[in-house]
Amino acid sequence: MQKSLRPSTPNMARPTTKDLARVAGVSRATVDRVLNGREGVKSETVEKVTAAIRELGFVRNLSAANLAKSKSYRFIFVLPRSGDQFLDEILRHIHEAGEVFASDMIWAEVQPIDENDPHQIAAFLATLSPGDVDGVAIMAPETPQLRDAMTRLAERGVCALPFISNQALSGDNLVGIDNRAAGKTAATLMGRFIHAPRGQILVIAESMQSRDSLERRLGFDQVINDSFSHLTTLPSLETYGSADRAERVITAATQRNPDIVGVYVMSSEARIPLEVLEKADLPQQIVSIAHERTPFTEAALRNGSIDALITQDPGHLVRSAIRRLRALSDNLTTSTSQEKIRIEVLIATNI
Amino acid sequence: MQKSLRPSTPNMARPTTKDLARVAGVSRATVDRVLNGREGVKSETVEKVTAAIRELGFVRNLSAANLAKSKSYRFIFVLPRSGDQFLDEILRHIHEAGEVFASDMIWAEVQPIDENDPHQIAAFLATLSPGDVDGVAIMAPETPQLRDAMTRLAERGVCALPFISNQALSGDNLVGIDNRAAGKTAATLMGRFIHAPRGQILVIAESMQSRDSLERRLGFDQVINDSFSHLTTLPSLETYGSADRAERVITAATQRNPDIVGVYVMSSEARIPLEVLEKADLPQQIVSIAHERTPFTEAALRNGSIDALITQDPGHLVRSAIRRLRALSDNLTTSTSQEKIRIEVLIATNI
DNA sequence: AAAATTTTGATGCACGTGCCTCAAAATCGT
DNA sequence: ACGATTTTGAGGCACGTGCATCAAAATTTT
Repeated sequence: MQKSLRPSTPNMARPTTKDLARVAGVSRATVDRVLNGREGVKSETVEKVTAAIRELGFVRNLSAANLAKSKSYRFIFVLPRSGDQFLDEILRHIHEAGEVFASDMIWAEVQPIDENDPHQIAAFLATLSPGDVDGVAIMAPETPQLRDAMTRLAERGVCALPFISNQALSGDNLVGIDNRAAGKTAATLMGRFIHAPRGQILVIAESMQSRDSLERRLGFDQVINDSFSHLTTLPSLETYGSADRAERVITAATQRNPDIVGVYVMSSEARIPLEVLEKADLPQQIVSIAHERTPFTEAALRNGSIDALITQDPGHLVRSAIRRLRALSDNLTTSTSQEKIRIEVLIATNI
Repeated sequence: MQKSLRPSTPNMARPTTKDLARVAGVSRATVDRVLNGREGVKSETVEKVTAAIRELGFVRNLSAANLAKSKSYRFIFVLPRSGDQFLDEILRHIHEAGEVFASDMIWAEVQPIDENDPHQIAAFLATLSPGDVDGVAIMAPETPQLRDAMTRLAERGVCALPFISNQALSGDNLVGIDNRAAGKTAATLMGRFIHAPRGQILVIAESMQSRDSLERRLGFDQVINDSFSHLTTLPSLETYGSADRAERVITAATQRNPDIVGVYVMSSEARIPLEVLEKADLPQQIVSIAHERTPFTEAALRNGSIDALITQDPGHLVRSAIRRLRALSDNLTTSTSQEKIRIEVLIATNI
């Protein structure tokens, strides 16, 4: 096996297009035509050049290329306005990442949108052209309009990347986690953490209209039913982001079901339901699992009112999206499988 | 709060050193002297230039700078020879990452060493000079010799980065996880997964001489003692990488202790101990937790013979180390807190 | 064979920065 | 006021690639 990843001779300088031209026996102009896929080159000649590329192990110097094109990357994160704590973290990391990536000529900015207005999103995407923007990371529910708009964007040469949420795993291009697997993970921990011989599990979501919640619920139920049949899952309670409604539905549910042994909060904003549950005096040894790391959930994990968190790291998400967009921009197909976002399990000891 | 991370005017080109010179009212030569910290510039003038930098929000174009210097990064991973599956994964990812980073003028190579010979390591490090190498990621036990060698490397201008293993978290520069926290996490899962009213936990390591194992054991015991006092931990069994010895000590331990309800395999090579345990007919509902994701542990997780894995992602480790080395090389202090390696918890549903 | 067309070569500028040289200007010490 | 020294300016080449132009050569069509 090859240990070294540089040219075999230690101090051999990296081959340039000039070397390519020499070895292939053509001019630098022709090398340029081949490298950048321009028309009007005999297939024979193309073959000579590609052979030289292989022979020398030529890799285009991206810095020089970008400099020559005075190319800079401009990426837009299209995010929902609604400012929950998880989104705040995402925003913060976009800001921070921006500073780091600036010296690589990468600009990242944020476009807030109303995630429930597909037309508005589509309209915004329609305004983008390759001149302005090199790539877009979109966090919004998958709708036909959005899918169309993204396809047309791609046709116009602007990369579009599903980001975090609510998108089918189209072409495994998504930067985010598999929510079904996340739900399964939550269920496995729930099942194994609960020592009671039987009982019920409360499931709370912001809204079951979101694909995230649906998939998490699906995975959660599957594992509970298959592997922990002594437990039953209650119907999802929806808070719609309202503290009042949350209080109403949750207290109603807790009174209706005296045997609750676990709580699973699926929405990324766990504060409201957990504060309500705090007030309702449930048995102490109830197991509760929530999603996403926010100042609130982190504190809750530390003080023991949450037993586990299923999370995705906001910083990784942001940086990964930016790198992916850059790779897409450069047509680097290599790094497809790279940078997979992991479903993280946080407990009090590894926060 | 600032949403946009590019200059306020949309299509404003990025300021160059020429712009700096104009705004500061000095020549480009002087700007160059300031930017690169050369001698012989009046402090007054320096102030004028830095003011202009702030005013324009100037960020040095790294691509252009590297091109001008025809700088390429050469990084060396100093790794133990002993080829367990985890190390194989690391090697594979170094290889893969190499291809991706090549277009950024980054070369990564591997130097195998005998991890138990501090003099050999120190001797190797002493041969490196800034001309040859820009940075080294070192996976080896922390010894006075090694620490000295690393300090001297840094003095000569070669960045040195503790990698994964066996190093105190010096200046939080380590690329790797906090092994104490990893042990705590294992213990928490172990404690909560075990439903038996009491019992003993088998702890297996390759060698307790390694700092990794010591720290994991420390964290593990702490949590078991503090939070799960109905469980007791047995003394660490050491396999020294030998299947024979593993079989001997493990069977002896299982016969001596009939109440084993859990197994914690601390070493990164879990295959040998787990195969031995497979043969010993222990009660089926025993909970077993191991470290690191390898083809073997992954399969074991899937078929249920392992209940949880505490891991660190090899790909992230490698890429993170490379990026850190690059940042160190460029004196980018910004990204210090970035790229923290997470303690991952893998169960059958989120592999 | 001549004309039309395709394919290739030669050459040069540009990108933004690092680094060099040499002279000009400013400042200092006496 | 003089020379010595420090500080600054002006200018140019280099890095590797993209892109453009125009002419030369090779190939095809008529």
